[in-house]
Amino acid sequence: MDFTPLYVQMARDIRADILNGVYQMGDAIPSEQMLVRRYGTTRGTARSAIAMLVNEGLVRQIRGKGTFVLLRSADYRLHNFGGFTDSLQNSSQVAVSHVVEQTVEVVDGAEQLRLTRVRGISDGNDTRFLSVDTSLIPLSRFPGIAEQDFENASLYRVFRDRYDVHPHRTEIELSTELPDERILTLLSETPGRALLSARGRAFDERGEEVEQIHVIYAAAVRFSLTTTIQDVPASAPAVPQFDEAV
Amino acid sequence: MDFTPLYVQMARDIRADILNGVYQMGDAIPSEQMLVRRYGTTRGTARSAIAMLVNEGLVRQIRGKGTFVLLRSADYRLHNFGGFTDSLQNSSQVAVSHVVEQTVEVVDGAEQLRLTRVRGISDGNDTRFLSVDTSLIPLSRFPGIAEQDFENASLYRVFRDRYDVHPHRTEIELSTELPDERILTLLSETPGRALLSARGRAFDERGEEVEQIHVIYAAAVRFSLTTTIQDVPASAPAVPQFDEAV
DNA sequence: AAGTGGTCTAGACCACAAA
DNA sequence: TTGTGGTCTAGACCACTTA
Repeated sequence: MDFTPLYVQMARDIRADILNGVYQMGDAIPSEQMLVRRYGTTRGTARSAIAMLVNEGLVRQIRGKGTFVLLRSADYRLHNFGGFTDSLQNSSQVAVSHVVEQTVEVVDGAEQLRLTRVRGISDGNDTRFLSVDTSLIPLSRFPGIAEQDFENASLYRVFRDRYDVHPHRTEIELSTELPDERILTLLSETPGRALLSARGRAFDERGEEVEQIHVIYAAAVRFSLTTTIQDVPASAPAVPQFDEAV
Repeated sequence: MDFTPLYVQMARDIRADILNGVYQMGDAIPSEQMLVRRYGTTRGTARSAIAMLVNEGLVRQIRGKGTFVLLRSADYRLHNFGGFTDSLQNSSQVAVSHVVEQTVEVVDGAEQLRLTRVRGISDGNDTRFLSVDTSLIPLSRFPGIAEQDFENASLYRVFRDRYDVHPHRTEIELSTELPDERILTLLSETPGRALLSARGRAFDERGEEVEQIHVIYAAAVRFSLTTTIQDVPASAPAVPQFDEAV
């Protein structure tokens, strides 16, 4: 049995349709009344589902018109986002990853594996560490993962090969962060300099959380991305991009 | 008359009490039943009020125990590089934009309009400036744009309506930046704190550069994005996302 | 006029925590 | 057992948009 609340299931369904392109940027998702009929529920529940998507920034509701997709996900090309394999300059460089912490602790009332790794690029002689990644992984979802050797296996490879879990979506929040002593040492940074950090969560296809993520990037990391802007017709809801109505 | 929805008023009252220290970090705010009695309303309305505070990260609800103050300073969430218009929390808030610099200078051997604006959110009484945007726009491409009034027209709207130029793609690089004196003043930030900044360029459909962009965000701005992960077959090259082959 | 979302009421039953 | 928050029902009236 699935004891997931109905409104969560509804939000999950709609979210999947958005991420899979069924409803695209600027499209209207089904109206509240449509959802009420489709799921045989009441309007309050349908609104709860939509409220989740609004808070995720995936849709926007406009009175009298409908609920419209805001996602620009397919338009993103993220470079250097977590993986340094892409940024290797020549064949003598390899991506490296070392485990610095692998412990089990109770977070939010559930046992979690805390896995901290330092990652970077090596060219044989020199190793330049570029990020410190901390993951929280629920043991209930991944039994036995606490004993896994992550020096020689990537986390997502273990997810896929050993648990048949396929991370599909991440929600990430970017901010600046003053590194603590440990991070400072690991990344060989100078004190007092704020670094770019990303915090977020990863979800599988069913929308279940599989990992909490925290990455701190060395100052040397160039964090670049490309976006494309849809030209919206005048009648459609405005979708500003570094710009907006005054 | 105050036509503000009751749940917004309730949230405003509780928020004020939190920010004024009536309820401090870890304290319980009044229970839903208490609020129902105090405001003479129903539980759904009380829950709507609390939901606002939950989404702002100000409180956390725990079943069986109560609703507790988390006290993070109120923040402003930007989703997928949208503008502040998207992040407005209620109908009393409006996005504001003021020109602080509009000069012509020669950059890279060509005359460019340097347009600096400070932007943010206003709720009538209070205005919170959240970013300083500097654009460099080539006069050769946009003759006469130096005299344009940008207090009352968005840059991209002018591009579209007056020049039929449709920005289509941006290349952005994120980093941290120590704000200078002017930025510090405009954003009311405290010295010594690094801010998130984005630098990049915008291109039209033909791939011609139409704008250089530099945005510095206030510390209160939280930058959220959603990404999807392509699940690659074992033989294909890895497309890492917060993870990679070791 | 019909359809959309925004607000609100007045209940119900449930799971969980603390006394 | 009492109080807390979590979910859900079944309506109501409203403001706004579009036809």
